[in-house]
Amino acid sequence: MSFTIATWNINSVRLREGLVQRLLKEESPDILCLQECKCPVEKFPLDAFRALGYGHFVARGQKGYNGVAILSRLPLREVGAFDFARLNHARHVAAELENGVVIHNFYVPAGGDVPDREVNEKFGQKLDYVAAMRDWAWKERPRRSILVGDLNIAPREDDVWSHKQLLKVVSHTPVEVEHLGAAQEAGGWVDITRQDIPEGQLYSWWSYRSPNWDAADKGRRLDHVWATPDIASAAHSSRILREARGWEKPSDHAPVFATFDL
DNA sequence: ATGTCAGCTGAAAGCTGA
Repeated sequence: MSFTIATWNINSVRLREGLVQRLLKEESPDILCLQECKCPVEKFPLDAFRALGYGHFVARGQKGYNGVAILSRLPLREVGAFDFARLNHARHVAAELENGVVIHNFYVPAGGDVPDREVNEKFGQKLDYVAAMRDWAWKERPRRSILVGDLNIAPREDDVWSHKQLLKVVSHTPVEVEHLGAAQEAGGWVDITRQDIPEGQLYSWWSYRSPNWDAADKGRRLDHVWATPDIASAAHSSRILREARGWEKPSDHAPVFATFDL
């Protein structure tokens, strides 16, 4: 079988229900993983998505902040949710497809403004969260698994508009990149987007504060699709739907896609 | 430091988080 998975930080699923519908209609991924839904699960606007054929749903939500969900046209079975770093935040949910592939949907903490855990507790929580991802992967040794989400770290020099200018900006600091690399290595995770698009600048997020985001193009690749080595070679056709950043009342993130033939 | 969004509170405009 073949299926396409997409990941998108939606920045309020209730406010952007229409944009999600548009993505489902125009791109029809089999599975859509959302982050920053910003609502409790019982307030998630499911009806329109069901009507478009997305009848399967797992989620974790909370009022106002965070929140992750997996919408799917393929049957799913929830296989749990982590509370890494014991933040009591809705930042992860996992589901298994009928073929045994497990999908992990993550929303890693943004980490605040100052990249120093001594003065900024949020930065410490971010590092602790990613360290917990590493420890889990090391212990669990995941197989036939896909990990997607807003990891809030742009690891490579060509994942940001200016490596030099972002070295001290949260999302691209060496200590964050190191932590993410350790988590990736611990699970043997293959960066599918970069497997498919190895060269060149690649971004999935452009700040709302940049007035002319498209022309200025000061982006970062914060959203990722990873897979375990046993299924990584089945992946292809990765892409970032940059045009969605230009839709009416957009999210500041663009959806990232990959297709797996399994 | 700036810039722009979204949600919450408590009933408007200010705060927090991104």
